[in-house]
Amino acid sequence: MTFTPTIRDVARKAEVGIGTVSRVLNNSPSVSEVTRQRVLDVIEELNFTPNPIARRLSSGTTHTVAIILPNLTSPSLVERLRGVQSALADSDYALVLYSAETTERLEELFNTIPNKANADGILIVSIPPTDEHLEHFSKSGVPIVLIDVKEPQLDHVFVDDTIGGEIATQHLIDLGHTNIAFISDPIDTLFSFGAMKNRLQGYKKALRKAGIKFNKGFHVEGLPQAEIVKNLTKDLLRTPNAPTAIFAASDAHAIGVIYAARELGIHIPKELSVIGFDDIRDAEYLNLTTVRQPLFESGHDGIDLLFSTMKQQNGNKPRSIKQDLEIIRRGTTATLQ
Amino acid sequence: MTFTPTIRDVARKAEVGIGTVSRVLNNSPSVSEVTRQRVLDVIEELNFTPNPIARRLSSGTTHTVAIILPNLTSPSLVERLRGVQSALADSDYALVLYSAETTERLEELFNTIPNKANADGILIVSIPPTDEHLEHFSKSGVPIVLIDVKEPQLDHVFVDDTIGGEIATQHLIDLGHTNIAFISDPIDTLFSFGAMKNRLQGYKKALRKAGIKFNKGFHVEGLPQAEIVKNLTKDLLRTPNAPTAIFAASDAHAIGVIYAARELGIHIPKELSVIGFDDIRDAEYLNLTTVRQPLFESGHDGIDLLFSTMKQQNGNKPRSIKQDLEIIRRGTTATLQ
DNA sequence: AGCACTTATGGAACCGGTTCCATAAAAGTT
DNA sequence: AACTTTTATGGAACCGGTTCCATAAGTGCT
Repeated sequence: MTFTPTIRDVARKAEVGIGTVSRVLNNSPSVSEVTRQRVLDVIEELNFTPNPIARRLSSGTTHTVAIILPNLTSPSLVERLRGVQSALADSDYALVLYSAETTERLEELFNTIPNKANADGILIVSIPPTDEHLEHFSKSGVPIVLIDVKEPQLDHVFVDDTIGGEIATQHLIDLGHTNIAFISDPIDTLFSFGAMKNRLQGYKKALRKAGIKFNKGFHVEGLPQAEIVKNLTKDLLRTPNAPTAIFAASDAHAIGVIYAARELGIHIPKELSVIGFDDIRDAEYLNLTTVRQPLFESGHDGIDLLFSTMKQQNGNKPRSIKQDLEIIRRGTTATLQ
Repeated sequence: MTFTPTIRDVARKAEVGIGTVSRVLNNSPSVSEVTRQRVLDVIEELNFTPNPIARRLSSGTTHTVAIILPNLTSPSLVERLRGVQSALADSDYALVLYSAETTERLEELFNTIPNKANADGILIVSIPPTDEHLEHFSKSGVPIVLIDVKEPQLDHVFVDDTIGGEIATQHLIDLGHTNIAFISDPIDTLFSFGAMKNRLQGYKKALRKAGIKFNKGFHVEGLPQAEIVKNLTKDLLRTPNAPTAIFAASDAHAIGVIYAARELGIHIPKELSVIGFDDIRDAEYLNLTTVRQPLFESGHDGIDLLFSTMKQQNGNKPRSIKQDLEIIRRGTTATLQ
């Protein structure tokens, strides 16, 4: 239907060899100015664009980065994806997106994507690989960077979630609170990632340091959907001796908490302090106090790490980038009345 | 470093021809059961996986769908992307993601991506192509589907934004409002897409029908970022004879409006009614009345349209899917006191 | 038995680039 | 002038699949 010229057509018309055309395409210095111009003219005339697939096959490089993330629902994941996308826009690498909504799909992706023929590099976000996966990854020979996972065997970008949990809780303690609840993702399910567990550890650690006894009933687990969290929080706030402060393990959880309080007519921050985690976009206009982690930047850093590994041929020892956490004080936390 | 077997290695080891191996790989019926099993055994033994790039080159198909969207910031775009991603997860097509944050980048993408060698099909979301683009698209011979753009020359999925604007405004009129403002993206910039313009038309139409004069000062333009819209809205609400109802052209705009009202101590919906557009995730927990458009579904429908076009070799006439709009009454609109 | 028709199979040619080796022409050296 | 070195260039071989044509073996029919 449409005629697509090849490098051979260009060569014929410009009366040069195919090697010369290829050299012009790749800016090889060993082409005379006259020839180069002639070839360029023909390329222009035929409206020729090199077939990327043929290029990939012969050069053995895909010019592609794959990213695997658990879903596109969580704002924090989307924010990381934005960072990756933005870092990649300057390069001429394409981004192939895979979302692993189920365990089976994840298994499938982990088994098929890491393959030199598929991508030159892979980013895996917020999914801790098993030892089996790690072995397979290493066999594949494809550079892989983990984001939001601390795994010493691979390059990774991470934050210290234990400290994050600790400073969040400490912030509430500093405000005079002692009845502090913690709402997080279900911990200890297959899909749950270490971050939640570590934030819980930090929470417990801060309590311990302050001499506050950990109250099992004050740890509530549920997926970060407003409706779910809202109901869990309502139950929690209706108990006698309800908490005066809540540490939400993500801003998404915090949103549910805020709406629960609103529906119960409980004033934030006068009657209830709430601190979140992430500092997603919504946090700002919700005026939510939170522990900020650099989401967008994590995408950038991941690409940096990946590219630097892709450039050096042989695998050096894994590197890691630790990102800083910071409390952003806004309007949802206040001293205990 | 890592030995990657090819189809020829498999052929040698199984003592068959390469053609036979290829036939086994592609489930061709004309391979005897004995041979098939022998080949499969060797494939297993060598841990052979066919190189997708080689396959693409020789078969002339990329097994890839590209999606081009204006950004990953807008929740409605992300929701559409989710729909696409989900529809694609069942197929064995990979999704390549391009975000066109600037006009130059968009131009670059529109010129390079539509190429048979790049993708078997392309989805373009919320970006109206120019006539030049359309011509180039058609020359490329790649099936293209537009989402959220009404363009008769191409397959597309769309909603009637004029009607959307009309029913939103009518809803406010029905509640007794006559001082109704409209907040939207800047209209008539290069990047703005027709949707906003049409919602404005619908807004005007509803006013006209109700015999309300269009007040230029009541049409406010700004990008849908909470901070920007908040300030614009504050200015608007401080004017004498301020509106008693606001039609926000997107839920993202509506969020800014809600926060402006909150800061000014204006009660929603008692003193101010607000209706949004889109029904993004946040709308539910903000209890925002809005015009729902099927965002996630638009991604699904786009893929359906694309696949059906990809299957039939020759371009029939462009088809379109019109999605329905629906008012979701929640808590931010009420009768005029 | 002889002939036509299936059924399996091998492998060359091909997809459209890149790379590398061979070679011709130009420039530099003594 | 003879020889070495450098610079440009052509094109075969290659990347790893798919496709198609040729051919061998098997089956059925008269």
